[in-house]
Amino acid sequence: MKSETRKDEIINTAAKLFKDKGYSAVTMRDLATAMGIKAASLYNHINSKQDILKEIIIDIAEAFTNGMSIIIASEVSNISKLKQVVALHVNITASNTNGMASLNNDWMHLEDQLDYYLKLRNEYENNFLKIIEEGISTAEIKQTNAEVIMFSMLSTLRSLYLWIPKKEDLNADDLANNLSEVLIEGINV
Amino acid sequence: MKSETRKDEIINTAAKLFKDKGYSAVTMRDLATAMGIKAASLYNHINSKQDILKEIIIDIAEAFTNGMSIIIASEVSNISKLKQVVALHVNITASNTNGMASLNNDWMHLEDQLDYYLKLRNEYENNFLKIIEEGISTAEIKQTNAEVIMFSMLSTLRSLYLWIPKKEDLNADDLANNLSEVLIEGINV
DNA sequence: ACATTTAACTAACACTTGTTAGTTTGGTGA
DNA sequence: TCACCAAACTAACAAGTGTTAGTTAAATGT
Repeated sequence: MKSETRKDEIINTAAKLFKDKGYSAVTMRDLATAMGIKAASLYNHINSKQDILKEIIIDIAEAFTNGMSIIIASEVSNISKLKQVVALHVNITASNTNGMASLNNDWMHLEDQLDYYLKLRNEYENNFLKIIEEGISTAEIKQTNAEVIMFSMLSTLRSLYLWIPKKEDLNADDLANNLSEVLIEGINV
Repeated sequence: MKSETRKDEIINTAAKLFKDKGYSAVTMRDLATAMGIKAASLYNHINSKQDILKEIIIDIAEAFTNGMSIIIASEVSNISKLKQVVALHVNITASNTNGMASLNNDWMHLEDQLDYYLKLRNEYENNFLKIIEEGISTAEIKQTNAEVIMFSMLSTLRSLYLWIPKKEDLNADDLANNLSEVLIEGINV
């Protein structure tokens, strides 16, 4: 149970500010004020503004990649896999709503790590699509455009960061079940 | 068929740039370069950077408000109303993808018009929710959490701006029908 | 008691930001 | 031909940007 380092505090505070105004509109002086220190002092803990963004986004992106590879490998129905994907999004988002805002809205401001991020995202979406396509071919899922289904599900799941903080009495399992019902049982045969 | 004014060209070019990098990350010099002129020349046509954002967003927001009030007033089933809402989003988004990006991602950078925008958005969401709740009470829609349904639908519809440009051979009616099927027939009893 | 570490500070830098003022250019209607 | 006008230009501004250098003060480990 290692306690939060000063660097972590800065990154978490930054994520909160980035959520409200976006990466570009938050200055190092804004961040310093929110921390109660001067801008120059931030550099005792972090290398650059860019580096903060990288740390916020890449950690989460890798969590999605890892979660997806476990789901892909599991020997269950494709509908079950989709439910696991929903739960994966709910859990990651619930544990880091602010960071999810940056991942969704500020990924294009990654510089060195942009290609890596896009690679992870593409692989994730390909795996997601493959689950749906297999579900269609095994008649678990209605014969509809697989891309439309993925687009619809992913849009909802990517917006969770806006919605979860409003439900202060959140039960992650309940939400995941509720969402799965709305998102999946509709496509169920 | 009034032709596009220079001001319109600037606003449309700005919307394109805002879509890629966000309002805050686009400078007046970026915009000028994209127009092939110098930054100071922009001010012969527009009042301020802020004003460009306002013109992009408020126009679209009012189009949604107007569309919704027509739907609300129509004497059809609630399911039909939801289908009309889907079509409304598809049509507005297809006719102004770039502007929709600003509306979704940069509304918080509105200054004078922020309150007005939020008022329109709240009214819109209240009307949306009311359709769903009435659909549930008349047993047109499954007995589920109305907010979860709205959240899911609205998330998908708000993400259309990312998706529509990728389908170059887009037929708006087909997409609206496809989406309605995925989004609505799932909730249908 | 002393060396080390952590985390803050002040001061300054080179550059970028949105915007204004005043001027020039090329075309259009009288 | 001449006045007009839209639309570009150059030059400059004050404020704000991320970041570096060098210093100080308090806590910690030996």
